[in-house]
Amino acid sequence: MPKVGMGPIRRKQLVEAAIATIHEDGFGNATVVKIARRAGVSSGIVHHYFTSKDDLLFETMRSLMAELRRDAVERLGQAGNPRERINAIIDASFGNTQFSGEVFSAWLALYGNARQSPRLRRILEIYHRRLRANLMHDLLKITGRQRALQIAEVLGAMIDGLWLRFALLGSPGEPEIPRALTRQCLDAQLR
Amino acid sequence: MPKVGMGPIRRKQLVEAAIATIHEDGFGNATVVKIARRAGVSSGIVHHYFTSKDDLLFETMRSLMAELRRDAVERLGQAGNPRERINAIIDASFGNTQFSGEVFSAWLALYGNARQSPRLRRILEIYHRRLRANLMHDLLKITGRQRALQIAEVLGAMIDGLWLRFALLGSPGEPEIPRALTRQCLDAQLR
DNA sequence: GGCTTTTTATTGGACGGTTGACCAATAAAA
DNA sequence: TTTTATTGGTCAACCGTCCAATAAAAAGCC
Repeated sequence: MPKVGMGPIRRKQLVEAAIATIHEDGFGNATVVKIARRAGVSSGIVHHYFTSKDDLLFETMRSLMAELRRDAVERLGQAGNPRERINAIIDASFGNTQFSGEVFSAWLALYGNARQSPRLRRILEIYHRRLRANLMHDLLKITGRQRALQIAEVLGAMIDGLWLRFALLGSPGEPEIPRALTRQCLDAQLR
Repeated sequence: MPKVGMGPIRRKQLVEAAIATIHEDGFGNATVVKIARRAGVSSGIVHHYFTSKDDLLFETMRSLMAELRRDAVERLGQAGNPRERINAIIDASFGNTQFSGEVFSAWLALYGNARQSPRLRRILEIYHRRLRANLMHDLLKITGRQRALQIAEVLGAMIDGLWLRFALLGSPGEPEIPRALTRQCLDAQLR
């Protein structure tokens, strides 16, 4: 069965299994054995492709942000004017890839551990910096610098806050609701 | 040394020690021994005043919401008109008792574990219900029902989102910044 | 008010169970 | 034959829980 070049495949399997296990058992109860079993491999494989359990969990969290970024880049590529681009960012933040129970649980686990881990905190810093930079890039074409900075702050908080509420209270399906609320908030700010 | 009626004192000590330990070592690394040592008592005392470690952690989380509520009730008591009352809710959400690293870490730990624990999720449901009810009570005196519902949703998300960003990225001191942003957002909505 | 008895608070260690890390053995592909 | 992938079990460390022992205060008693 062993073939050459299994690294990327196994790593992806394990990251996905980690997300699923965190969702089901919680971050604290996600053991190496459980993750490996869910991925359909032996427990020893984890330390063959990751230096430690912490390393696997770190890569798992990093993959969350990578997926969000992929979605945002794709939507931005199809957008035209600044207003469309801002809507693209909003839509991606509540994108279908981000709106599932497993992703909710994993992001929340990241939030819950970021303060005690510089590596995890770094992931969130990069996420926030990117979101702000993306919003500013287009807001500056619509309004002045001072106003743009303020609106970027408000929009960023709206996105994070709505996302947090959906993630915590677990409305499962409808990403269009927070999207509409965020757009409405943007309209109110630009008036 | 043992005196009668130590229950409430020890419980409070242990809850505070739990918050401090979660802040320093993370939720996953907060062991019974560490918490007890920080509280200055033996490890056995934990199971004398709490039925289990989970029970202590649950009470710890509950105390977070209790303190927030105390602050809000006090500020609301001093407020006059509806607009002042809404400002009181905003101020309490970013109140001084809530704006410390230890409280940040503990709330984030609550977020990170609520999805896998019905009891913890309950705490957050109550928090959200109260916040919405408080906001609606005063918004209905300012605007119509449909509009009030929408603004309550927006304000709630703004509060949670701004709080989350401060908690995660760790600006320590200045609660006046998110307060002003939330008020500005309310102004924009009411225009 | 002294003295004993009961109750309450507290300690620190023992125990069973679990975990992450590690490794020798195996097997398939190169 | 060498390299790479994989297994499954071992092991030391740690954790939550439980418990017997201790000590101090409160209550009962004459």
